[in-house]
Amino acid sequence: MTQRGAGVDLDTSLGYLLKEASSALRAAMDEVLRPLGMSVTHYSCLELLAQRPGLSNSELARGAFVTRQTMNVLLQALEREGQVSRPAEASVGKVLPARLTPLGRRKLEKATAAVRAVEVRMLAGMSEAERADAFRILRSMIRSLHDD
Amino acid sequence: MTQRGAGVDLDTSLGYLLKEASSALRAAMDEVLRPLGMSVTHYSCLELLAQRPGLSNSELARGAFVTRQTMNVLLQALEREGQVSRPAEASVGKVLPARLTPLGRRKLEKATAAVRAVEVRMLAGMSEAERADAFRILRSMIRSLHDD
DNA sequence: TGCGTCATGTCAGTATCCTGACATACAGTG
DNA sequence: CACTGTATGTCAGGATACTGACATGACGCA
Repeated sequence: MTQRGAGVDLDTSLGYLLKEASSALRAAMDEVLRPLGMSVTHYSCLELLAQRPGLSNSELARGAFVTRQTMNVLLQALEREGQVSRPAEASVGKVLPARLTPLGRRKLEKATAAVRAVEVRMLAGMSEAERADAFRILRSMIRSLHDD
Repeated sequence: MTQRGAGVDLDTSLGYLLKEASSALRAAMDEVLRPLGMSVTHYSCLELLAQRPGLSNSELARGAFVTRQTMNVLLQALEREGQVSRPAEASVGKVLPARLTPLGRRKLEKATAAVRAVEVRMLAGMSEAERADAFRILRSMIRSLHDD
């Protein structure tokens, strides 16, 4: 029985716990990325481009869980700094495929190592079975939230 | 063996999945709270005060996973709108215990129902055992991330 | 061919949250 | 008592991400 009839008990709410875990992860990533002059979204963008070269602005936005407007200003900054390159005009439609430059790849290398250390720390003390459970459970939550 | 030696494979990364789940939850909450004129942090603040009356600004900030500066401007706005009340001066130290006003309680009621519906939807299709697993696993991640 | 729908890139304005900084209050220690 | 460390409330400025809006190109369909 919960504390009150209509309440969302914070101490037992999985939603609250999910937010707490996400907040802790974001803080930990911020901490290691800041010395490298990168934000979490900045890193996400570079990592996405490393694994799937040629992604468009909108696709990157969806992959980093921000709006395409937000990703656009970030991409423009990264282009200006020479970490990312995009063709001047689209070969088909309006889609501009983005790619990492050598500079972008170098910046990503250090960031990836730092971020991976954070993920390893987060998973410390969890068995292989628990990690598999976590994967399945999170996937289930995401799917359930996405259908209205 | 992972895709590349030093890579963080997005398709299998629990950190990435955690971010995706959190993003989906936040979006779903935003969607139901917006018609009520509330943000997620706004709701969190009211819910915290309902369950633990007399919480201070700093305590509310920690509970809502924002900085105390952010919570402070929110509290000032909520005070101005008459949803929350704080004493003019502290009885001890600088701590100002906050409380919900009747108006705040009414605003919270509708929001709680909406948010609970989202959480129910998120948990749809999960067994009781899976929910217990999720709780334990998320707690483990949080604990691991918090010790440097 | 023309039309409606959808996705995209981009600009502008706004909301939200953060870091930095300061003054203050309490607790522990010498 | 004075000193140090820690926690609080608050102000100011800047970073980040959002909503709203527009023009454009691709696609399906009549």
